[in-house]
Amino acid sequence: MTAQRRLILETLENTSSHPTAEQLFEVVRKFDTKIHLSTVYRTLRWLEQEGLVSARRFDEGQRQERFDPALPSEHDHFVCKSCQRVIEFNDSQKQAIRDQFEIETGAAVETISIELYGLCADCQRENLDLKVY
Amino acid sequence: MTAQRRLILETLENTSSHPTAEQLFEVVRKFDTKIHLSTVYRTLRWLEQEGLVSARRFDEGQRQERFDPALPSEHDHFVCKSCQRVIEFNDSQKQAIRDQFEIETGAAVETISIELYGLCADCQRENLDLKVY
DNA sequence: ATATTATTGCAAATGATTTGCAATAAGTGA
DNA sequence: TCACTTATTGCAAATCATTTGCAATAATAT
Repeated sequence: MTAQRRLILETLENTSSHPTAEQLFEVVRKFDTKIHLSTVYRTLRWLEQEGLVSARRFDEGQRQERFDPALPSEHDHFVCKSCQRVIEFNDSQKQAIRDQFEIETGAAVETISIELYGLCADCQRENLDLKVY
Repeated sequence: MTAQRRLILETLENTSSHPTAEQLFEVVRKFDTKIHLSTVYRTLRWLEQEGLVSARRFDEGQRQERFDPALPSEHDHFVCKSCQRVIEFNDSQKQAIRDQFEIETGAAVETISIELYGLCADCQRENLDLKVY
């Protein structure tokens, strides 16, 4: 465990919104001016292998991967199209979806991911405000 | 509508498995030896804007986008981790998932995507065969 | 403290996708 | 049908996200 790794992991843990490697880099470089983007990537990949971080690529707009401290269990994501924030939730019907698909097709499902896209409550309000003036 | 565009669209329509731009390119170049990969990309983007094609980036392994003739309605995907094949299906509980999330958070959900990852029936059999001898 | 091993910073490589531009092909009106 | 305006192509080079090789540096074990 080096200072850089500690810094990156801590920063990620204190960041609520599934940052990209670059966003994370912009934050950590404030504390360690010499740190390099490739160190951020390398550390994230390492944390991923250790099971401490998970990387995902959402389907709207940006093509960068987004990183997030891995939760113990599978969970679902809502991505706001306007502010890009991610809200995690846990849908209770996942098991049923999986079972039904397995029965119908004979496949063996290993993971299931539900992603919602739209406007979060805040951005909806904001859009409204903009229209009002 | 040029010959190239027609060829690309037709090929995509006759392709069952959500090809990447490059895979599509490998097929179309057999019929038009001069065609360039950038034409494939440009045509796919154009078709996408016209609503005839949809592009998605799945979460396992490959980082390329995969293209598929747009179906009229939202549908769900199973991606086989071994052969990369995509099986489309339509889960009936999507509306319920969306409603529940909207009520809980106040967000306005626009799209919802369910993705399953695992081994398709064929690849499961194949894995078994390999283990047996 | 020194030797061994792992990690960093940097630059350059890679892979996917996009873009500028001159050459070519489509579509249009006389 | 022919000249003309506009759109599309092929190609090369640019861009963007991510990875890698390598020499310098920092950690860890002896």
